Amino acid sequence: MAHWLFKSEPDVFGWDDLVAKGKAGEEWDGVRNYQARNNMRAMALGDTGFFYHSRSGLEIVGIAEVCALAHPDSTTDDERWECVDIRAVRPFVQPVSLETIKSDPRLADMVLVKNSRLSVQPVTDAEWDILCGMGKTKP
DNA sequence: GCCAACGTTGGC
DNA sequence: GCCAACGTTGGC
Repeated sequence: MAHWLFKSEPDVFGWDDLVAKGKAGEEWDGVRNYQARNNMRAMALGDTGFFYHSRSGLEIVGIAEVCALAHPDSTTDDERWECVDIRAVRPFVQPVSLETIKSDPRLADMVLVKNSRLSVQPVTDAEWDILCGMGKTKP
């Protein structure tokens, strides 16, 4: 299973909103970036990803999982854009801030650090394990 | 709220 | 196919 990271502004759609959606999850629509779309196309059912609060918060707050494969984005007629559905799995006991991530040399190559503008990004197995440890949450 | 960094668009 | 102009994102 591959690992990912989903970014969202908590003022628009935060972790609590995803939790409120329950098992059905939420269509991760509105992505209008090819790299992010390609990442979603590559996702498998059951793949897990961190849920990160951008703009305000700036921390990983929980783990989500892919519950629907890439399909046309219902918010547009433009057939270029696709998205997956994700649902909340469990929160981080201890949220991990961007500051903490940046200060750890083992995480220096994370896309989050290198390309802060990509909203859906891959996470390596090593990064996944380190961050789950920091979050005091099982992978 | 500002602005740097990045991605996209469109004229040439 | 280059690149200037523009729009958006997200850290600060």
